[in-house]
Amino acid sequence: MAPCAFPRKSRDIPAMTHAYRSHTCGQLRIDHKGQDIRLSGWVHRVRDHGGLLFIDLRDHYGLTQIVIDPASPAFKAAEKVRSEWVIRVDGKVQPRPAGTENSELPTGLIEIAASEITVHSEARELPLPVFGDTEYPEDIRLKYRFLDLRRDRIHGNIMKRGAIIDSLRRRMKEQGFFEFQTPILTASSPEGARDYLVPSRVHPGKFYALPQAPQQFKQLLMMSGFDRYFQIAPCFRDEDARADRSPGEFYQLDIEMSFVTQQDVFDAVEPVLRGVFEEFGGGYSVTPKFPMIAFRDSVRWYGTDKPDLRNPIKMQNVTEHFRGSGFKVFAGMIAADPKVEVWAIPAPKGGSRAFCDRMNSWAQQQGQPGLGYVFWRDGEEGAAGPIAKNIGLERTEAIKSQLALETGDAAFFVAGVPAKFYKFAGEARTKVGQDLDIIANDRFDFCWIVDFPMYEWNEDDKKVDFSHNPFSMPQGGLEALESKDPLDILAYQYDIVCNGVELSSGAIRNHRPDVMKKAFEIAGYAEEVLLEKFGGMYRAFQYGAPPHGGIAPGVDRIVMLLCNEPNIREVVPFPMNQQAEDLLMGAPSEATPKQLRELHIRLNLPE
RNA sequence: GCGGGAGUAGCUCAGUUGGUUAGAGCGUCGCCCUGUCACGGCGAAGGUCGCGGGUUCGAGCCCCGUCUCUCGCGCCA
Repeated sequence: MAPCAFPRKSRDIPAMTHAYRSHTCGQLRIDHKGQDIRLSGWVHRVRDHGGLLFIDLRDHYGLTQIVIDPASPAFKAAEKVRSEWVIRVDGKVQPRPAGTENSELPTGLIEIAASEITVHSEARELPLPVFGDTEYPEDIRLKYRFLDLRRDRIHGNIMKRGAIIDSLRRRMKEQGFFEFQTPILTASSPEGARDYLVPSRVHPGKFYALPQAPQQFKQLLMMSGFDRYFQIAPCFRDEDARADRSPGEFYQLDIEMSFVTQQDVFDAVEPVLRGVFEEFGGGYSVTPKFPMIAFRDSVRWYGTDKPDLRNPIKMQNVTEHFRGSGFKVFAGMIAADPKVEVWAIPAPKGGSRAFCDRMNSWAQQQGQPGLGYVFWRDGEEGAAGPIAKNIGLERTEAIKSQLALETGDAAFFVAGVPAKFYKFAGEARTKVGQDLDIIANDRFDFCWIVDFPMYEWNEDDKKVDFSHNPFSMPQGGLEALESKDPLDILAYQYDIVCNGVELSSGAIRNHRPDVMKKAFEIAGYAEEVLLEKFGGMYRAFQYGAPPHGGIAPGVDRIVMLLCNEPNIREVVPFPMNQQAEDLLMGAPSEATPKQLRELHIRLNLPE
């Protein structure tokens, strides 16, 4: 695990006469010996020796050991305290007796000899111990989030989150970006995700929507003549959760720039992300110059548009080696359909029957017919495995040479129409990498995925759809839209990916009303739709729109990566559960009849 | 909406092929303990085995249904 604990600097609280504390629990050192001090905090742990009693007192800043002698007037109170009570301790700083120092604690050379203990507040028996690092069920953690957040790891994560956001802001401002606020109550927009709606009291039957992203506002700011926009922007989408996706709401580092090419956006964003990952990445190496990978290549090489480049495996097309070969299954498929390809997944050091068989049965568990393979082992001429026998030495040698493999290695094969199998091939690539333990886990490997297709074929509706953002500028502009097959048109649309996590999507926007009209027409939308759905922005395009583009990296995912947490709830202070409920606040909740009346809403609940 | 996993004490978990009174650690409560930092020792309380039904002489365990949590798919431009 990457280091997550976030260092907390103690504040100076000078006066012993302060009602609660003269110092924090992370502050006192050997230099303070002999001083009379006052601390307030939570009882982290009590060790009662009968004749001598220790209390670990904890606050945001750290832990200090309190020692109470039976002769002390504080002893009676100390015997009563329990975990997570909040107390105030008056006492004297003293060096710990020789041999009892605790080198794991910054305050471990000293302790406080208590003279008085005052209880600020007691705690009931805990549903969730703060002490220790056991895993607890999500629902209890969320219901008692205030206890959960006292625990060291998540407390550190939340502090680190704040520091990362500070750093992002600072780096953006250094590059001449200016932070704006955009409306939270706005209009519904058919941008893809389901909207959260807010009923209007003043306008019966009408609704605001919470923004899925400030997309149109940031573009409007560019058309309003502001040059470089950013915002740590809350975004709302009513879609189901995943481990790396909060239900309901999340934050983006939303960015937009005027008079820029795609490369200008990359040049602006790359140093911000690299800087933040170097600053908070716990010494992991960060890609010095983010490579650009075309969407099409990413799918061919990695089986996904969000490749984890820490995995060195790159797939290759080996169709020709199987065409007309003795391995009839593949040869037959290739002969029957010109779209069929065979892809190879090289598996360095995977050359054993045990490993290859394990991969094969894994593939079957995934609902695949199996996973063909050949492997090369010591003291054996040519390759081993059933396929090798069928296609013969010459072809296996050609495959070995193309994939640059050696004795002791293996190659797995997936065959079919790539559009149908690439996803599985990507999973197999990941599985091979994981099982062979060749994924570098001490790096942040970034890349840009570029040249996304502008349109895709919607098989259900038998029509052409926008494949990503309808506001993206098609490569080749109006001419491409008018002359090319829509499915061949690429867009100035890009993603940034780190360690297999999609951090962000972005695009150079379409700022030309004529091009936009045509682009929507191809997707089957008349100009009226454009006017109705995107009226404000479409109007703005008519009055002098600068070429512009941007991107919006997901803040929560950046923090997840930097805290090395697999679940987004570990880096969000008050997350909702998978069902989009806030178990602490009890949201969502029913509205009163009065509220509903004011909003002109009558419920029509499911049976 | 669909599929996988889980649900036993306040918390983390064990519980054999279906067989006596369902166990352990932590926590709680009581007693003992002057150098601990996962303190230690002795004792006690604490259970609708998620819920409902079924099979059986007998169910924590088997079957059916259902609820909750979680992971994934769909969904998320």
